[in-house]
Amino acid sequence: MSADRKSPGYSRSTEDYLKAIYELESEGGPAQTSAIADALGVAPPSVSGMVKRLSESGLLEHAPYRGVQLTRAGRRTALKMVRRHRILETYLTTKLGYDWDSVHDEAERMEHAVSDGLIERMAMALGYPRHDPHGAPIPTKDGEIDEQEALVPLIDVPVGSMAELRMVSDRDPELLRFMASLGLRVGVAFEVIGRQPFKGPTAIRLAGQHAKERDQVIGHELAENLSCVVLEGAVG
Amino acid sequence: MSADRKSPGYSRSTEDYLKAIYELESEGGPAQTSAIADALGVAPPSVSGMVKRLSESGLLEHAPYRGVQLTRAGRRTALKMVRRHRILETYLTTKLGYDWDSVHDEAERMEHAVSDGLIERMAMALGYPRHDPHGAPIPTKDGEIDEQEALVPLIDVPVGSMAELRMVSDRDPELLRFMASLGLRVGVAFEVIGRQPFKGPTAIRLAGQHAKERDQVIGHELAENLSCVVLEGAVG
DNA sequence: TACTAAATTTAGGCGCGCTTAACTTTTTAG
DNA sequence: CTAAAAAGTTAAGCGCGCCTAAATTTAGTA
Ligand SMILES: [Mn+2]
Ligand SMILES: [Mn+2]
Ligand SMILES: [Mn+2]
Ligand SMILES: [Mn+2]
Repeated sequence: MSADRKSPGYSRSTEDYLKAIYELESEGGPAQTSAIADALGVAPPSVSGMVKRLSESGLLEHAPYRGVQLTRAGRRTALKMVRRHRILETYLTTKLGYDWDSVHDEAERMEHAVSDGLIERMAMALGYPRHDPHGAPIPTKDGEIDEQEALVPLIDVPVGSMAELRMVSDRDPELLRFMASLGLRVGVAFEVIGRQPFKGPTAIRLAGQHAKERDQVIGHELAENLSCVVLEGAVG
Repeated sequence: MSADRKSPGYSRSTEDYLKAIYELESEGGPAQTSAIADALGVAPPSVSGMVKRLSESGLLEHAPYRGVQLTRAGRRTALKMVRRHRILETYLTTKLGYDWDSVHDEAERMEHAVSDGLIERMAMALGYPRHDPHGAPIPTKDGEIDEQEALVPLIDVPVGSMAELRMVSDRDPELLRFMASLGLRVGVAFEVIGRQPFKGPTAIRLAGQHAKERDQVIGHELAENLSCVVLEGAVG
């Protein structure tokens, strides 16, 4: 019963840098300075400075002018923050009536203020959920995270296929509100019934819906953000 | 629907200073530098420096060498923090199974990270409680706080009186755990059946308890911390 | 290969919130 | 009333995390 001190007790900035770097790394290759700056809304020199401190603390390794990679310790902390963030988002929507478009900002602040114990109590109250409200997998307490089965952005799902919406970015509340207004939620199944070229819209038909809301036209930018699993069939 | 930005967005330190000063002021007179330093666990010169910044921001007034007083704006923010702290403590005990001795530290950090909206959702989920788990009154959203009816520390409750425990400091987890082990909770009624002089213990008899746990002997320091209301009777 | 554009790092600086050491003011005791 | 003790402030300095401007490195193109 002693693992509950906020361990070394990193600052909010440190935790956010590690989490952002983790997410950038999981898109392949080392995280670059400007991408980190972009993700955190700071200027590139701020990142250079912070990267120096973090690598001196052994949380990441820096190949100058090339990018940055988390060490084992850095990844451990990053995954802890990802778990916190996603448990918090799930708790707020499930237990306190938040909409899925408004939980991100709240979680972004709270993740740095709560104890391990509170996160575990929330997880228990939720029945140890595997996914957050946007479909993202929740790492376990020990830092294990489900490999995503091959998810495909809606723009790449072939016309004629059946697919299911599995995940969407939680970063744009406007987009999430719009999705909700279309009846698009994680878990919904649909058929891709058409797509126009030149970044045109994708047309889908939702499974098990009333006639009025069954067919939807999804713009290109939105379709890029919808991660789906293809269920069957394909047309070249 | 626009009053939800964390208003001017004060820092954690600022919010803790204002809250501590509010609590010191409510014990009468202006808050003194060393008392503030003591409450926050910082050195006195740190307080001098912070007091300068806070008075330049219009949150308090400083009479050099005399002490500080909250302005209207300072008091408003302080009461907001007190509300947050007490709602959080109540939520954690009621909804997440925390014991009353472990909520303070968690609330002390979370109070700076949550939004107004989350506090109101918690308050609603709790049915707008008037008191926190330690018996302290919870200010309303508009900053109204119940005047405490005259509370008396147990050491001043006359032998022979009936009294009820109404409030206890939330700052010492050890003390709270010990109280729980004696069956002493907010709301419990008892008769004062004896008291020894020279800072000796006070003996009480709890109402409606089984024989074995009915009579308790309370040491002087603990008795100082128990705020009671006297119900009837008095013996010089 | 040579030059340019883009990305990154270095230099210099700022506010916050904290420290210790030294100095000043106020309070208390004799 | 005066001298010592206590309380408070000022001075100097530090790490964090951010900024802009300037220098450097890398990548891309003619
Ligand atoms: Mn999120
Ligand atoms: Mn965050
Ligand atoms: Mn408390
Ligand atoms: Mn606090």
